[in-house]
Amino acid sequence: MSEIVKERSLNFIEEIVEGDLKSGKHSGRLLTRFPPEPNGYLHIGHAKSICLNFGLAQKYGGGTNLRFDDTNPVTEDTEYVDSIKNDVKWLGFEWTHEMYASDYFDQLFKYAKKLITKGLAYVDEISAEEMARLKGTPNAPGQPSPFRDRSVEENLDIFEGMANGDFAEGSKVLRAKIDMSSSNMLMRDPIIYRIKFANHHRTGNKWCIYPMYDFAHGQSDSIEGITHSVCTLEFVSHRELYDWFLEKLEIFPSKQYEFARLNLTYTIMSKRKLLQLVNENHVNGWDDPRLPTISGMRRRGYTPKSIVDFCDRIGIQKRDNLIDVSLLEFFVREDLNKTSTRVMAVLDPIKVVITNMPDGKVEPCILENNPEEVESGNRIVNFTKEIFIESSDFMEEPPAKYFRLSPGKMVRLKGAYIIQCDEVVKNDDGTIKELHCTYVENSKSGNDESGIKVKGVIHWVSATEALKAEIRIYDRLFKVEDLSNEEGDFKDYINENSLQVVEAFVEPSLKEAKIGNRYQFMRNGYFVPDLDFTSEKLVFNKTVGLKEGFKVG
RNA sequence: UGGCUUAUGGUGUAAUGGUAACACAGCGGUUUUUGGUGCCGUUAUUCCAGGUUCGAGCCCUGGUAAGCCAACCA
Repeated sequence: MSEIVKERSLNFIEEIVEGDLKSGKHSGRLLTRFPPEPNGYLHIGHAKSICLNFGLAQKYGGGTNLRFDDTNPVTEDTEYVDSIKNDVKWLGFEWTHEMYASDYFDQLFKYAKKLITKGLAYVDEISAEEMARLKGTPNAPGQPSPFRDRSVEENLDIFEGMANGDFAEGSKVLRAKIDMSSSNMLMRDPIIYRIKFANHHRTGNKWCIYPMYDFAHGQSDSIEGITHSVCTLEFVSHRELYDWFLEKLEIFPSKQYEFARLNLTYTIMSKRKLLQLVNENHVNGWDDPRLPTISGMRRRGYTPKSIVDFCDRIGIQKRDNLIDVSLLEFFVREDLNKTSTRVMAVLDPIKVVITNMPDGKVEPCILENNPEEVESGNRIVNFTKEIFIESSDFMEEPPAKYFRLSPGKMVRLKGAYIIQCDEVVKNDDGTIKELHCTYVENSKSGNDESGIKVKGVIHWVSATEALKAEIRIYDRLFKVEDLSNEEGDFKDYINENSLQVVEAFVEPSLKEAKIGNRYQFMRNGYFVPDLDFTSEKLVFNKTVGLKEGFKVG
């Protein structure tokens, strides 16, 4: 009896690819590309695109180029190039070729002249305002510029002059000559080259004219022989132009397909807005763990696997979507539950004194490193007369079904003994100073002869052996689920309590923690050493909490 | 007063003319020396109106709603 494995259904792009492969288009060749502009850091939305493009190539035996869409020198920088390469690699993907749109500036310049020669492009020199006015609106057709019918020779001559730096920035542009009354605004003689006296991160000062996106992207695809050029939905109306250029230029006909970008609840995915948060110090840099950037998520403790699994699950579609961040959290918990080392840490301590334990006595206890993975072994944690427990694990007047510690009641200390609370010692102001408890000597974990059954098990650390650590706890960056529904400035909705820093006590083994290690602080959540971690100053980030079954209050 | 794109539980994704399913979230139970994990169960879905068909979430027509398009950004 063979097991029936239900084949996962194809998304619409996979269907197109399979169709093309089946029909022998491009002789069965498949080449995709991931084309970031190096003007910001990658975010989880880019991860969706990366997984799609690289995933297609992996699945169907093709390749994927990493191509930097660097046609606007004023916003682009090598810092971004480096971060992007690092993030793609960290996610686990390898590109076929590393390319830059700027590698094609010479070719693109020739293409522009070819268009001019064919009478399909002209130099315009009306003002930007005038050009906008003549463009019309989606409801009204545009009007031709007075410069629309210059001769080929004159256009060629002035365009060369533009490239030579003969004209001021903004004084002239090269436009494609298409149709000023098209219902597609992009076909109303789009600008294809503009003058910018700016230093480019790769070509330096070689050029003072730069192609626009529409005159670079499709041609770059074509030059590289990209078979399937996948982009997001806002480019749907660009497709007509994309096809027009490749057809008029008579070059390899790459095809563009569009899918919906990812939106996540309680955050933003716009590079422009992310840049604003970084520049205006609402967060601490592009890798702030509260940000949905790949570098932020990495610092926060997300694993590549959790991100890839998430992207796989959300699918590829053409409708706008807003995905609940809890789905992302599910995948990171799923991964971390299987792989993270269990340790004990007390984030909000109360002291407990074990009154029937001799001063200075140290009782080694054996704790499992990871119950989900037996081979991970055990470690020793010392139990001492004075310990800390979580303040939420004690209540003087407990509600019903409270399984933790309260006056006269017993709990199990994880991996150690059962204790009973005998006395609550208070400060002058009425707050709790410490708890006096007795431990049941024959109740040690693994060797329990007490016969006592307790419902609650709590974590603890030795007050004499525990280490201090700084713990950074993150909450959602924005107060509202769907920013697109809100009026006004998105920054009005920032959650000002999204970062909480607490001083905690952690078990001594954490002194040896290394960046990249992942821990479960038992009954608390998943934590990782922050980039600021040193063995002198322990700093941990909370990745995500455990699911909570019982909530007090 | 245009063009393009899209509409399936709370969220996301399937079902490719033949019993509307899966995951997350929620709720309940069970196991458990993590109120975690695991396991079991459960609530809830085809935008509207017509039409074609033995049969429509799927095809057709007409509505409605949402998103995108008037940057020398990508």
